[in-house]
Amino acid sequence: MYHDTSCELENELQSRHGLGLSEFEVLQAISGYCSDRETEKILMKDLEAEMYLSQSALSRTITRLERAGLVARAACEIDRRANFLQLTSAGRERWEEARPTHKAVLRKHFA
Amino acid sequence: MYHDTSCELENELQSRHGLGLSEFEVLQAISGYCSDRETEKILMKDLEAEMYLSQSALSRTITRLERAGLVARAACEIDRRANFLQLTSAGRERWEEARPTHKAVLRKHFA
DNA sequence: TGAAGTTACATGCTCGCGCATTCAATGTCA
DNA sequence: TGACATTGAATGCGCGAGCATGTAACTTCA
Repeated sequence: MYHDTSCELENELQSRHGLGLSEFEVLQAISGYCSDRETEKILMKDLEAEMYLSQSALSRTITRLERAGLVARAACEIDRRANFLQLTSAGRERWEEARPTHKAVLRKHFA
Repeated sequence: MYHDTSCELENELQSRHGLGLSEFEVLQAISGYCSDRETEKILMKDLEAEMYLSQSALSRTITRLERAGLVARAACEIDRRANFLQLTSAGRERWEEARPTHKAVLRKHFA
C-alpha cells in the first residue's frame, strides 16, 4: 500500500509541479518550521531530525532546491559552520501549489 | 512510519540474514506461489504482477539471488523466452530463517 | 593557549530502482 | 508462409539514497 501511495505521490508531484517527494517534504518541513515567525532555520541539526532523510541526502536535496530557486541558504553568523535555510517566495508558492496534489493523493489512498 | 519500518526491516534482514528487503520479498513471493505444489513459476509475468518492483529491478534482484544460490532459473520449454524460478533448498532455508525477523519488526511497528 | 574532541555540513562512492531500449521468441493475419 | 505486432526478459543509463570520509568551525580542558 505504501508503495502505491509513495509512487503516485512521486509521479504526481513530479509531473504537475516538478518536485520529487522528498523535495516536497523538505519544502513542507521548512514551511512548517517557519510558519509562525518569518525566520530561518538551521539545516541538518533541525531539519534532519524532522525528516526521514540522511544528512547527505538532505544536503543534496537542498542543493537541488537552491539551484531551482526554491530555497535559499544563508550563512549563520553565530556559528559559521551552519546554514540557515528559508523558502524563497517562489519556494513558498510552489509548495502551496503542490499541497493540494499531495493531500489529494493521500486522501485517495486512505479512503 | 513507513520509513521507520522499512528502514529497520532492511537493516535487520541485511545484518542478520544477508538479505535486502526486496530480496526477502521475492523469496517470500516465490515461496508463497510454490507452496501447494512443488512447481516453479514464470518470472516477470507472474512475479512482477505480485510485487511492487519494476521488471528491471526484479530481473536484477533475481540475478543477485541466483548468484547467492538462493533461487534457480530454469528454461521454460513451452515458451523459450520465459524463465521458471524456484527456491533452492538454501533459498527456502534462508527464507524460513528470516521470516521471524521480518514478522517481529512488523509486529513491533504496528503495536 | 594549544592539542584533542565534537559538530555542521559537503562530497566521493556504491547500490538499488525505474525508464527506455534491445533482442529473441511468439502470435497474428492477409 | 512471410511481414508486422507483441511479449518475456536482459541491459544501458541516470538518479536519489545511505555510508564513510573530508573539512572547516567550534568547544573543552589541562
